[in-house]
Amino acid sequence: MAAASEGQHRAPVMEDVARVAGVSHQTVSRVLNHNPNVSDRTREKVERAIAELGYRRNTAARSLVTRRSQTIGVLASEMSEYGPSSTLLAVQEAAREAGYFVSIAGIRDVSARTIQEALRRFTDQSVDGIVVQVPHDVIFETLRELSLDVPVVVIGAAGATGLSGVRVDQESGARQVVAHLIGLGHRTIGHVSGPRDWIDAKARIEGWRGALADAGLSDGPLVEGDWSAGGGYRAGLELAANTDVTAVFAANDQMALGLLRAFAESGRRVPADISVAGFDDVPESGYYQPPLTTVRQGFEALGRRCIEVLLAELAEGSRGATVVVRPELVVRGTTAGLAGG
Amino acid sequence: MAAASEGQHRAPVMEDVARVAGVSHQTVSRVLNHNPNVSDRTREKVERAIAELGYRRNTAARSLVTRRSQTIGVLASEMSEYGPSSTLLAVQEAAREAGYFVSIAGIRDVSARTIQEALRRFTDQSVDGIVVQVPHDVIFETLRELSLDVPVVVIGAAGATGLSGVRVDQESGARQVVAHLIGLGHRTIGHVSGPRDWIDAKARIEGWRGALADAGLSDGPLVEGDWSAGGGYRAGLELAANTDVTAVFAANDQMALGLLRAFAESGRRVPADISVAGFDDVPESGYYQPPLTTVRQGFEALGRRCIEVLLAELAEGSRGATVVVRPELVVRGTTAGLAGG
DNA sequence: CGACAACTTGTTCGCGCTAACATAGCATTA
DNA sequence: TAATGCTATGTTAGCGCGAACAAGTTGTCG
Repeated sequence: MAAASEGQHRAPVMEDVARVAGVSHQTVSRVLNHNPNVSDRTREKVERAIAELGYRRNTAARSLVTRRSQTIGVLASEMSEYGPSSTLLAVQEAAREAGYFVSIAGIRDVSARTIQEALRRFTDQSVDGIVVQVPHDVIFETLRELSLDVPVVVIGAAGATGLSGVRVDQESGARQVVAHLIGLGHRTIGHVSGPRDWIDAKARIEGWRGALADAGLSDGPLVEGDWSAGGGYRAGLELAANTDVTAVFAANDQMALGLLRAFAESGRRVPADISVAGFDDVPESGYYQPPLTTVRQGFEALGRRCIEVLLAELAEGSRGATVVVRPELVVRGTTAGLAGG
Repeated sequence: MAAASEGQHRAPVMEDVARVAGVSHQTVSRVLNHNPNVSDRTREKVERAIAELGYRRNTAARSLVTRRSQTIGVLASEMSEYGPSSTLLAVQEAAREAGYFVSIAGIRDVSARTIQEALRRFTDQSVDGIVVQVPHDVIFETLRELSLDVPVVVIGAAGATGLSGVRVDQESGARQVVAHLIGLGHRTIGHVSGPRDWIDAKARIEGWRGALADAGLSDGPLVEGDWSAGGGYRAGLELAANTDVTAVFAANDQMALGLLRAFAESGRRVPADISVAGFDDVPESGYYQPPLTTVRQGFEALGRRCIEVLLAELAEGSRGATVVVRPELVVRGTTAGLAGG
């Protein structure tokens, strides 16, 4: 009854449980590990003793002997951005539900050195598996030359590393937006991309190009942004000067917000004069002025699938699985046919 | 040279290093633990052997005997919001720099049960210290009745728990905004608050009330929002109907965004007819239309101070420290004196 | 009834490391 | 010179657990 071990300072160990239950410590271990060869009577006695003492198994001792830490390492850059942090939330939650601890390493500047450092800490910690969410070019070779001896799942860079991965089909998302714009009658569709060393930035450029090519249209102007609203604003001022451009696809919502402001200041009405579309569907985008047409990525689904893949590798030793989540176009108020026809 | 242990499958252990260096494994341990009683010659030999074998100390064995895990547990709700995730980034970075692993538990729904579950996992993991970032009322009693036996630092709820804490002075931030609005000549200043069970929401309400009282003004209308742009929008429609209100302080930037849209739709010009201020200074807020006047919280500083406090407790056993970070008013385009005087 | 299998439980060992103690070597002092 | 202290190193034990093996118990079948 009540929390035992009140006065004493040593947490109960397996041997203490064994004594109370009148069995050997190994039997306690068997109960804890759900070994089938324990009689119901014994199991109950042990469980009662565990409850009575408030016993909790020592993780360090357990991992020393099993050589597994019940820990998954998560390496992330941009962990305070909306998309990545949403995915992280799901990853971490799914891992915890599966009984794993989650060790996190968020890196601010992405380089081979910082990535390696973080991964080495994970091996020091002898994590059972690793999730990598670093949507930069540099991740490819860095991971390839590292050859970790635990399962690794890469978010956002599936396939190319030879490792397992999950990703949102960015190109498909971009194609959907651009096709939508083309369907509205736009013929010169600009793009404000993310920095070229980002994997997602490149995929969205490809999608934009692909959709235009499919429709027999030539590329509109491409301005490289920096994912920020400020970058979008500057790109917008530049694009506003070019009156041929009647639609702009921004590679994320923040840049789209910047575009909206730039166009407002330049006297180009959205969507009457020019259409704008974003990417990500951040929660605020429905309240931009006008509400933003954008692409919803399944961040939540992505994170959960990521852990599913990792758990499968942990359990079965399967490797190289690739999961692709399809994003969804969300049409709101920033896209329309041209006012004057 | 190069990475040794190529063909063999067992990672080198201390004994292997000892053999190569021609010393006992204990001497290797002493070198690793910077014990001063090791001669320079021996130290060098050992370090060479460590480098040659690529030896890395086994964390599990180490924590089994030291009873410390070199791990800090971080419990967070809202880990995908801008502010909390920025703080988390800093917390995690500072902890890692201090040589700690960071175990994260992000909870989606905040309740005594989920908090306790997460904290129990931390004790299972025998973390050396805990950081709690759960800005809800429920955290107070939950922590009080739990009495963990490791240092705990609470973010955003300093003082009240008897535990150490760091926080941004929310009330001061709110007072600064409201004083700014009063200075511009506003006399009826409304507030769109966060949900009442959030600590920050209450503090900002207090600040708003306090600044009004100091100026001899009575409270303007108070509408409870939900932190979201949609909530701000709905509150804005309600407030727009009341033409006495010439300024509104929103408890965060997302709600301010919603206000902006609601006022635009209601034909109330910002800032000519009505001023709007937010709180947080999210990166996009400078590109809202108009750019948002808001309060910048030192999320980064907060996170780093949090770990400083925790490390101090770990080192010296000091307890109950409270650090308060002062926020800063950022005046942009949504606040002004009234057009008509 | 005896031999054998299947189930249940106990005993021993070692995972890799640090703490505590033991020991050897050397310098210092009365 | 012997006693004393200090430094550098080695030896041993044990942290708490699970794997491997040993042993006891029950049931089954010829």
